[in-house]
Amino acid sequence: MAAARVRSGGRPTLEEVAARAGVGRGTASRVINGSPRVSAQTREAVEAAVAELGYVPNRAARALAGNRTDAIALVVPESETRFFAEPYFSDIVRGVGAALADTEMQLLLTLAGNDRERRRLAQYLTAHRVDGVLLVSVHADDPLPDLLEQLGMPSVISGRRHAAETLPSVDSDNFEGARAAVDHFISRGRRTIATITGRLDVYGAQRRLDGYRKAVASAGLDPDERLIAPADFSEEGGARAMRELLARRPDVDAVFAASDVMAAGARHVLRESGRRIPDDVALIGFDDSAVARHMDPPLTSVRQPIEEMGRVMASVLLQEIAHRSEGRTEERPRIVLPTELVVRESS
Amino acid sequence: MAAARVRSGGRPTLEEVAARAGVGRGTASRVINGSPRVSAQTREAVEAAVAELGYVPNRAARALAGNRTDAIALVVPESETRFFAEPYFSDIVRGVGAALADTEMQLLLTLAGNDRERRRLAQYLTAHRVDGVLLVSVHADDPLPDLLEQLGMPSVISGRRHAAETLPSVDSDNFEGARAAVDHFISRGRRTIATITGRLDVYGAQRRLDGYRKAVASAGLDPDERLIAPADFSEEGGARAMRELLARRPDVDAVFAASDVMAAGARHVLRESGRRIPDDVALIGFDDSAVARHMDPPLTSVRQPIEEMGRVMASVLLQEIAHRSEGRTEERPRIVLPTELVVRESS
DNA sequence: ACACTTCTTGGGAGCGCTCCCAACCCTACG
DNA sequence: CGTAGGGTTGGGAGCGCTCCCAAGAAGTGT
Repeated sequence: MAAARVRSGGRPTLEEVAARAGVGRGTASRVINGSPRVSAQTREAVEAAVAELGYVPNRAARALAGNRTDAIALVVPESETRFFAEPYFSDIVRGVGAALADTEMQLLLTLAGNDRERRRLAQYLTAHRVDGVLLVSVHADDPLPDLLEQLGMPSVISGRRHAAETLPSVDSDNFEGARAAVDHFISRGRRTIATITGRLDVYGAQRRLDGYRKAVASAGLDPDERLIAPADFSEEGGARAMRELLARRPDVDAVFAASDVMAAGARHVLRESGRRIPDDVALIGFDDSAVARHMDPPLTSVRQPIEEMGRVMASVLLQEIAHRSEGRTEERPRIVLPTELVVRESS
Repeated sequence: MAAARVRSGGRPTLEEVAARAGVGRGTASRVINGSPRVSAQTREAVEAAVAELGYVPNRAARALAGNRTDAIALVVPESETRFFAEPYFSDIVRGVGAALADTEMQLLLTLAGNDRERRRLAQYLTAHRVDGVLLVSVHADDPLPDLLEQLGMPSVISGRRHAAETLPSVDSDNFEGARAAVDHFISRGRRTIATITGRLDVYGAQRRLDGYRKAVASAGLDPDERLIAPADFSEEGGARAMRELLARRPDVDAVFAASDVMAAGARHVLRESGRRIPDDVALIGFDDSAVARHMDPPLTSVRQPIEEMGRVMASVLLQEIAHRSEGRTEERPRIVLPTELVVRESS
């Protein structure tokens, strides 16, 4: 074995596999890449040679000759700290990883929290070091998506930047999630239902508000604008919004917060004001994060299928890449995954 | 610009840069790789051409020609869940990232929690898809380190597998950390000092126990073996060990737990038994994790410089890789970073 | 002025693979 | 029996780069 290794000068090459199988290089390549234009007999011979030699294709050579990299990037415009802190990302990574598990595709995790990293990243992508890009947690004014589109780089975005998103996207059903939350309040007899919104320049936050409005209107409730308090997804913002709400409509009996973290802020203020949850005011959040489960009382929340979003994003991207190289184009799938209301004690 | 791009058929190549600068391909290559054997004048011309053309070297071609990949792997033998849950890993990643920041080196994060992933990983590494490997959180019986050594793959391990670690390693000073904890107890008048150990087949856990023993002996205290309770780094294990300790030596007045999580378990049991912390029993943990800061009372703990460990590991690995390709070898650095006692209310 | 160095430089060879064309085989059909 | 057409096959060309050798330029000592 050692001798053979020395003789062949290291790892076996395609050429060696071909020689061993008694075929030409081209044929061996065809077998390894699963081309159908090979006879069964030849295929077997090559496969045997591959097994005996323990052949593994040289990635660099493949990339160079085939003008691809077999790698995709998951671009996260956050610092390491946030990346590790938010369970959202770990779920996405898990989903993406699952979708890629039996693929040759390699996942590159690229965090770009500061400007320096973002510049490096842009260079990376323009240099075509990956075959495609998964974009998560994109801010509305991020130039990256447009850059990618311009470059013709296959990309998939989680969520959307706006209603007319041009990139293929995978989103959860924010509208229906919000509506379900409000309907749940209504079915339990709540009548003065307020909402605390996220930053409305984030499309998802807008949709949650739309869902709230729709549900309120459908139920024939009073669509009082004073029941809508804008915030910014932060705990402090949630608290502030809740205070406004209480000042404007002290008779509020239910609050739908567009994130669990904001719900936590709201809870704090409600407690301070002497109101009991859910007896006096019912509360629902969004995300179904760890925060929701550990809140006191446990928070009813709208769950997004984040891991599945990761899985779907990856498979959409793989398709995009395949289509692109086949010349096909212009499909731009937009996938919306269902959300689910997880009922706990707060409502 | 667009016309030029079309004419050159895509991204500029080295050849094009060379032509533009009026030099040969070899010379251009030398400039780009920072070889000193180039005249200042030529260097400038090439650098100008690079800037004008926006040249970025093709990684695949480099890898193929140079027989390297410019990538290293951080191998974590854990599932995504644990990887994201433990702040340890995020600190390591941050440190490694910092050390690699102004390098061309790319970091590949490879989680290998289950057997399937481990097999894929082994294949990956044998196929020389990376220039080097960083190993963290290695279990004592993991075959990977030996495999890597056999392959001659540059590697650095965090911690050690045993006293006679053969791989280059970066560890924190577990011995001194433990000793400092116990000395702190002693300086505050504690006399019946117990310890809850981690899994003793983990070298670091063994060293912490050694440090405890040494400190106890140096102080001339009674080295009662009943004051040593083995556990497994888990919260439940810490609780169990604490119960044993209390049963054997109800007069214990200080406990050094070899991890914060075990300290949390111990705290629980101490409370149940009606003992106050630190009044009746003082408590110290290890890791200085978030758990320590948020415990009630805040836990005194031995801090390991984890981010720095990551940084050092990366730079040691880069050196190993450089040495390897220069033919130099056999240095096997073993670096031990100092730990630090962070005193809070529990002691 | 001549023989040597030392410094620079150009470009051939080759890394391992995919793409693709031409050659080959066999079968089917007129 | 000749030929067209389909299925297979071999291997040349070339991807963009690094390595390295040989050759030219410039400088040194005698």
